[in-house]
Amino acid sequence: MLRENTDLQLRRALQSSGQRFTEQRAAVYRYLASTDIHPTADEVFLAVRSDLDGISLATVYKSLETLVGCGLAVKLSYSDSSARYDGRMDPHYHSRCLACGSVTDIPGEVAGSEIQSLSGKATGFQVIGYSLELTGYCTTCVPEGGPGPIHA
Amino acid sequence: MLRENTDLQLRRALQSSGQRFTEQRAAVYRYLASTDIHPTADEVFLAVRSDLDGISLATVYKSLETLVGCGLAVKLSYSDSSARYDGRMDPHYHSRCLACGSVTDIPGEVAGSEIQSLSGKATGFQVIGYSLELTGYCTTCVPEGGPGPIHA
DNA sequence: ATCCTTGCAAAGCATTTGCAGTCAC
DNA sequence: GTGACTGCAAATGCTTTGCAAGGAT
Repeated sequence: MLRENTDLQLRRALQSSGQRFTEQRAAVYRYLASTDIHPTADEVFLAVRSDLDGISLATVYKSLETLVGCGLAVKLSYSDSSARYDGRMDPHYHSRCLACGSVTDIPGEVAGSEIQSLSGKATGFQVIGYSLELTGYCTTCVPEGGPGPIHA
Repeated sequence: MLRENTDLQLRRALQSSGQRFTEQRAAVYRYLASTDIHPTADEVFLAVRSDLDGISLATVYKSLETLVGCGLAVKLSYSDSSARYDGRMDPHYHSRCLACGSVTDIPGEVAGSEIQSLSGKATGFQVIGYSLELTGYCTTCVPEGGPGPIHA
């Protein structure tokens, strides 16, 4: 996406929630919208520092949280290590490598009927959204001599 | 499940991975297998302390990690706060409340065809498992005057 | 001019680790 | 008896926060 477009999109999202457009937030969002590596806060910090060399890690954290609050990004949390952020808002799922922890996109949507059927069983629960994720081994981590040990 | 059964199950699982059966691990597993509140490590610690008043939080963490390693428990991680543990190994999904953070079980399984279709799109990725979770508001947290703000 | 945002450093919190004593095997 | 496990306390690492200076509206 063109830089002007992401900036405009950000400006609108911030305005509608009464927040201000800043270079720091723009740089963070620009990077997040341009990559599909689902970076950690620290990775965003390192990447963004080449544009804005004065930016601090704390500001990156704050900016990421702002983006999540605006609906421009999604925060992904896993057992191991730190949170990852996803700035791609088109419908897709994730596959996560159990060996290296990398997260990869899978385009597509699960049939709504599945979700509805599940929602029906969640008595009294007001469903807002759902998430689906595959776990396994990515192309570079897949064990050579066949599948490794399978943990349920 | 009867206490003798959970203990035996734990003993076998530990033995087959070359680890020892201890009162601490037994108490943690007994509690985890008996509840469906998906407790945090701290909640497990508080609950188990009534049986074994000398147990330390560090030991609870170590025991939980051991159980996960044996396949007797699953660790659930979310953006907010601390990890939760699930000791129920029958097929089910989770619904998580965006307001209070509680995690509730939903029995059932998603049609395998859905997962297979998704797996097919994850080129080169070796799928081991998957997880599906609903997010929304639980019965006690559901907003009075209709749905609250929906965040994608 | 107002008050939101930044950057810095310090604090916070969940989780992990080193180590000596203890216990399961 | 041996090696694994516990409990304690300190350490680690990610994330958040308080505050004064700076910047967007």
